[in-house]
Amino acid sequence: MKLSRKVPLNALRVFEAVARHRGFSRAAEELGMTQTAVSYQIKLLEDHVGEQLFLRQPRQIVNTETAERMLPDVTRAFELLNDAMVSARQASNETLEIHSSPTFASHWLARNLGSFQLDYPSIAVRLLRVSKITDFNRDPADISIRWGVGPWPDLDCHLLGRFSFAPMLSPALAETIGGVSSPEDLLKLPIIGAGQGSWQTWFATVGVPAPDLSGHTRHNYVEQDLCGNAALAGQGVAILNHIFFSEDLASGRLIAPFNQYCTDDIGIWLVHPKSRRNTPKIKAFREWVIQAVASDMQRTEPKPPQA
Amino acid sequence: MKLSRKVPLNALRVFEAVARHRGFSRAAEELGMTQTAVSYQIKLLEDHVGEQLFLRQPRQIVNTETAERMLPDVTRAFELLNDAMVSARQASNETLEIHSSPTFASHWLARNLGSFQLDYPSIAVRLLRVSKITDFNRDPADISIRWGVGPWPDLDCHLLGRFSFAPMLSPALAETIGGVSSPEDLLKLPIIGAGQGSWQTWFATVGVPAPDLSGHTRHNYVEQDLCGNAALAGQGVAILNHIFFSEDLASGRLIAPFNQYCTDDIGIWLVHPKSRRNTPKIKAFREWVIQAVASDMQRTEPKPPQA
DNA sequence: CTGGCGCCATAAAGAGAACTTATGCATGAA
DNA sequence: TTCATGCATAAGTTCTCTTTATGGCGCCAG
Repeated sequence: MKLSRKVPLNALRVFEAVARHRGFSRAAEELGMTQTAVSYQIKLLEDHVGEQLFLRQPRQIVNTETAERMLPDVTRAFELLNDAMVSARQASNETLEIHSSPTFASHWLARNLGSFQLDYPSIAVRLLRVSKITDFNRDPADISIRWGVGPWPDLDCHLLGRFSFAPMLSPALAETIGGVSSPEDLLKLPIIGAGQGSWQTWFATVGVPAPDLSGHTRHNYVEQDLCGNAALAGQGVAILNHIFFSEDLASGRLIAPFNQYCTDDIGIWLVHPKSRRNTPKIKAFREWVIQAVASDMQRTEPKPPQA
Repeated sequence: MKLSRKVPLNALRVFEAVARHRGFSRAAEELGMTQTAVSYQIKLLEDHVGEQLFLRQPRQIVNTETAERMLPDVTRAFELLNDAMVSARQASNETLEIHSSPTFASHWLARNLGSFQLDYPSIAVRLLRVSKITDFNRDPADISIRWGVGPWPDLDCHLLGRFSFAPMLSPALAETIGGVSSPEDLLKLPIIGAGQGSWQTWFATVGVPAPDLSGHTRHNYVEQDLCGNAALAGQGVAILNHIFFSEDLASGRLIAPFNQYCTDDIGIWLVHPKSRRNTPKIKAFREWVIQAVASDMQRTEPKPPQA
């Protein structure tokens, strides 16, 4: 059954305009439709009500008693609906909820988000560190930032970058074994996040046969920022992205004993539901972050080693 | 405050039901549509708002903040619209505005309307005596009762009856000429409403050659009830419908010296706009009056003379 | 852990409401 | 009278909305 069979909403909207303008043609102009369509809708409503609503007099129409009685409520109702829509639409541009991988949140967004907020002062950002992959059907997120190899189906996916990584550790820890000069030296130290494929990738890149890291189970964090914290605390050597720890390297809190950086097929992606591609706040953030990460990479990313 | 014609009203109604039921399928059932249609409308609304309104979780949906913010206003708005429709529809059954020929109003409705109101106590009748023919485009009438020969185009027309008429006068006036025994005697008296065709019709019926009534311009009323009043006042002889003056005849205030009644092609009609044929109050009155007039005629109408 | 069930999404197709174009008619003004 | 204004009607078109059909996902019971 047609929804408008019960209460003809569109007809009521037309009615409201006609009653205000005292004329079909004028109402039609406001509503952006033809006079004919207005006539049709009014007749429809009159049939529903069972009562004439307007007396058609030359030059203008006159509201009947019934129309006058209905008008205040109808006007008020459409004001409410309008308000609800407007405020919702505004709210939708006001708060941006980002569910980000903890590492990216702590080591990149935390440092760079300020510039986005300066560019878009009207958008309030709510930033959540999430480890579980965001399901837009369950979480009220606008945007998710996640690690992964490739685009996910049914989502708009934008690759922010595949970042260089290399082993890093605290200078103090390096001293305990008299400094680190060869990749094999690392094996004398606790390996943080030993289960990560990047360790194998890195050793392969520097020409060391795949070492057995199965003994290094002590600090097997999944999240890179935890690995980073452990490394900073001198608990071992971790394989970290340069871009996320560039400040720690610059300040000397961490060192990367080998200038041998490499990448793999895991990248950081920005994803959001396809349908919301053009929502202003989403579009604004997407364009900003893609540009900002690219420019950060260009500035700080080390050259990958020659194969 | 102009309401953009892009506000998706039907979607908002669906939204309201979904938010209340916390489920598309349940809302669909209430609205009498399929779950698919609900899904479609919600997506439509979400696109307009630019914001997810419901989180789809297994077994139920959850309103987002945006939805919660919109809900009170939307609910209230639809209450108002509903109220406006209901009260208008009720009002339309509450008051019946009848624009009637003065004669019928005074000499028939005034006597018989009580029985209609007993039958339909919820309908308040507003009865207006109007001489000018009712134009439903200009007057807020529900029903018009008028004299005429035949159906009018574009209107629902119901013939109530073609009534017998004959000359009538007050007994006192008759005495002034020693009683009225032949049709020609009437010409000694002032003729009321001499311009009416019924006089010619009646004289023809009783076999009197069409008399020249052009001298009788004193009481040339158009409305029969005025003619009747003049006749009651003894100002002359009028040609009147039996049905409208049966009580005056019965009480002796008027006499019809000849039992020669006749009719012509002019009748009393009940008319109303075609589109409102089935409006309850109109239907009720129409059926009542047709029946009531018919039964009154059967009871009181004199037999027309043999030609 | 497997199959049934509840609930929502998507695709395709169809119905029918709503809109437009074209035209006519009535009224009041120039 | 003629023109301009404003609404009604008819016919044809557009496109929103709906339904039917199908599939996925998560929960629960056996």
